[in-house]
Amino acid sequence: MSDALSPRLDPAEIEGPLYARGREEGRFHTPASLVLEEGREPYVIVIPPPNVTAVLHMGHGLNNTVQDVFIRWRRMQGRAALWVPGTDHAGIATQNVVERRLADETGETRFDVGREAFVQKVWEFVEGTGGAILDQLQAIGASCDWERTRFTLDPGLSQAVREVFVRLHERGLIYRGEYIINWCPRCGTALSNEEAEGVESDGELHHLRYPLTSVAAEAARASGAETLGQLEDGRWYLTVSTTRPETMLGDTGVAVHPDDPRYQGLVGLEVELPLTGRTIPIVADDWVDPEFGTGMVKVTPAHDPNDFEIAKRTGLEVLNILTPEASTNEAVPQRFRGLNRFDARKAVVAALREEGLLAGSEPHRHGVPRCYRCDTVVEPRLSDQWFVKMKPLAEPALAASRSGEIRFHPDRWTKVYEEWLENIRDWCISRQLWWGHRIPVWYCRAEGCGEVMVEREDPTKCRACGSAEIEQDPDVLDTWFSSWLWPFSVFDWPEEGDDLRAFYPGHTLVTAPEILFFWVARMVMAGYEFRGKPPFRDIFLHGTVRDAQGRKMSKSLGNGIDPLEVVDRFGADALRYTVLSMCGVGTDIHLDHEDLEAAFAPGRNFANKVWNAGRFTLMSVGEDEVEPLDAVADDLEVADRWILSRLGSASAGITDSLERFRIHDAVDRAHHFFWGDFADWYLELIKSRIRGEEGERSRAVARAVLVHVFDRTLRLLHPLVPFVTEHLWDRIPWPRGGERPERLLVAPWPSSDPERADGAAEERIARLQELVTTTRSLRKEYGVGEGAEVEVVLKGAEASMQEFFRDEAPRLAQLARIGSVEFGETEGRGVGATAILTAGVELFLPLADLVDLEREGERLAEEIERLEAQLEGARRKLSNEQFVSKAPAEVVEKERAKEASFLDQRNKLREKRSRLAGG
RNA sequence: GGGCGCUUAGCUCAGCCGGUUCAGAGCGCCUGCCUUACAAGCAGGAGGUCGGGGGUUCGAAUCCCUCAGCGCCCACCA
Repeated sequence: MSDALSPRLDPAEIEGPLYARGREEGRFHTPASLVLEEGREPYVIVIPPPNVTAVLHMGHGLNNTVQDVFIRWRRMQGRAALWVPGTDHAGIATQNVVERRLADETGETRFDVGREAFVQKVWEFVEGTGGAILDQLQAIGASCDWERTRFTLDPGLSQAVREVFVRLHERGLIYRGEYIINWCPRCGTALSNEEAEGVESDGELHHLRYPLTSVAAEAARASGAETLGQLEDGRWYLTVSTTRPETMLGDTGVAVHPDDPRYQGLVGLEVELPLTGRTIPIVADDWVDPEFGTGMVKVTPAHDPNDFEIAKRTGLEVLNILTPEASTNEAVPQRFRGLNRFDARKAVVAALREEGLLAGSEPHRHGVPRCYRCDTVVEPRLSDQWFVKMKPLAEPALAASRSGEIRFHPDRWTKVYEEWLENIRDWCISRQLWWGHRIPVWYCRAEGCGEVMVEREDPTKCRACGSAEIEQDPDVLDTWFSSWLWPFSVFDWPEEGDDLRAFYPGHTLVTAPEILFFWVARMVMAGYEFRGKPPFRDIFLHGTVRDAQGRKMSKSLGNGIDPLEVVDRFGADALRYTVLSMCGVGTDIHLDHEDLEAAFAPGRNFANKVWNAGRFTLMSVGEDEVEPLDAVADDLEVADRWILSRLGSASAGITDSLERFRIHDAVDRAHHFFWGDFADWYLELIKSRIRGEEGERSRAVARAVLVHVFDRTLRLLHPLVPFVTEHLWDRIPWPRGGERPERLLVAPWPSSDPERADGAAEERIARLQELVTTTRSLRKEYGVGEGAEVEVVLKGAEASMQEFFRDEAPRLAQLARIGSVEFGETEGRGVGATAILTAGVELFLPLADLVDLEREGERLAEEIERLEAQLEGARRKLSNEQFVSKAPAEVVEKERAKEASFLDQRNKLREKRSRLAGG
């Protein structure tokens, strides 16, 4: 120890250099040889790759801190712990950002710039800002293997994407076709079902009247369809309802349920579609719910998925009425053409009203799908797209969770995952974007050929006709089509190299439930499909970081917290500790963005406490040689045996919590052991020994135990607060003869050490603690100054306890300023304060000048009352026949012991009190 | 329409496969301390009929039912 440590931890001073050192020394790098040659057991986490253009926010802070905890812990356990970092090209999101910038800077659109130049611009942008978030992760201590940083558009990963596309196509699981997809008119692309988020909104449900043709009306009346109405001009009509009235311009039919008795006669007849001059047929289809509304539904095959299915079954025409920008096209009557969908809606409603064909409108709350990237209302649209057939992929993924091959933490997500897989729908993977993996499909344009080629390598000519007139599909793939391969594409799959052999399958996935379907489930599917194994065994889903009001943190609300600012002001350890301590099982984390001090002070205080315990340890130990624990084993004192015992259970408890993904539990146990047992008690207990007041040997033993325990404590705390622990650990003197681990980062994780468990020592220290706290409490009660020594008389202490307390006299003096402890009668020692300890020992504090007899009497009375209530409770139980006969014997036994103890304590206090009153 | 989560101290949350003098932690509050590790601290305290109601049980914060409030997810009811 050369440099003196200041009383306050300055994180800024230590964190950067320590991180840099770890990185320079290659501590975060894990080569495959560690597994393949040295036979170390791997432990692998792949990072949920953040959007390449993202900046670090608190959600990342939490997510990556948790991952780092697991990685550091496993690394210390000797595993070949590998954390693969990287970023996602995030197709739509990134393209949007660049498009916006382009608009701001030059007013151009991507079409003005052209595809190639635009993509080039995105690359430039991504290279400029890209990966900034990864640098930011270093500030919170993320010990990723930076040599393995990947990007989902890297050549290697593109290779994987292409291989997967081709393989799935070969298996018949990729197909192209015209279906209704979710279309974002702003982004100009198709979306998957998952990318269209239903947002509850207030809308209107409109009821429209469709007149029957005269032929139909005739037949209808004959069949007695009583829900028909009659217009003023005598025409009969039926009523349909919709929340999107503009789509009626694209209606090609009206459907009823085949078994609906009301409409049996209508099927096959026609109605006049208002505003269009077209007539459309009435068809029967099972999908229609006779209970809903009139039991008749308008059918717009090109703009509604159900209607599309009906049309396929019934042979209705499909009429697209919208442009890609969601404006009405030339398929609609002249006067409605060229309107955006919302204007078209108004116009149609107005026109219908005018013609008396609007039966009414009413407020209607329903889910409106919106683009998850730009929030624009998504339009269901008939479109030619590429899809992945998901059922066959879903089956192994489903079996995996059912068999326990993959496990969710918390477990309740299992059901959510399984239900999604059970109802899985095909995945629309083509996007009409420019930024992403180009679809590896080429079309031959040669006259009369029409060959479609799905290729691993870019072809130069048509495989069928040899023509060079081939064209690649202009679309790119959904971002998630590369993300789902992440757990093996980062290891160079499809190449079967060492990395893949060493590190696949991985172990733990740490992410937020929001992307359970987008990403987690799909990774599992890809894992089975392409590797035959799941990508990880355990899926830890943590909560969302929210503000004090429980709102999600977002840019638009301005309620975010910048982790870098937190690191700056409080330190990375403080940030980590704070979020980890709040990382309850599946609960969200609330942080007040307006009061960072309040939010992060607990973390800062904890790190500072560690710092100061370290200072004390270093100062206590000094420069002299320290003996190894084994060398002092025969001379351990009770406090030593106690703290070693506690250390053992803390190690076991923390390990268990981590294994069970109970992060906050681990933090809690670490906190309790370090702050409560070690700092509050052990350090205080050994102060007199450290000062040499109890002989050289006692000092040597205390120093040895102190160094040992502090070393292990730092190891236990390291995954949580890596910086302060490492800084201190570097300065701990090492016991003579022991081999010092190279770094705390790789120091072996403490075992539970059952041999150190010492019930007797724990019992004794518990007694000592009770004596100390009770004495302190009485002193405080009667205003005995903290400087003043006090005498204590113990009545009824058994011989061994007397001996113990005599031995511990220096400790008692240190902890409660107890000047002397006497044993024996408390009679005749004048006025004082009394308490009964758990073991039935009477504690008497002679305080002649200070104790007010009346007050003492009241205090005792209260105590007696409390004990009587407890006694009463115990007796009530014990006198209950049922309890005694049905409760387990040990529980009854415990209750009896409690009763006896309460009774004993109560009696002693009573006696004391009556004497007090009498004397 | 289904499914899930939450409701415990003034605030944020633990505890919840029933039984440790089970009601806990941090923050806040009150009292006393700048005691040579730490005032970002130490010591002592106040504060909750565990959302309401019902049930199961010898025994319920913990299990079941129900109601209320808050939040989330899924779903093609036009």
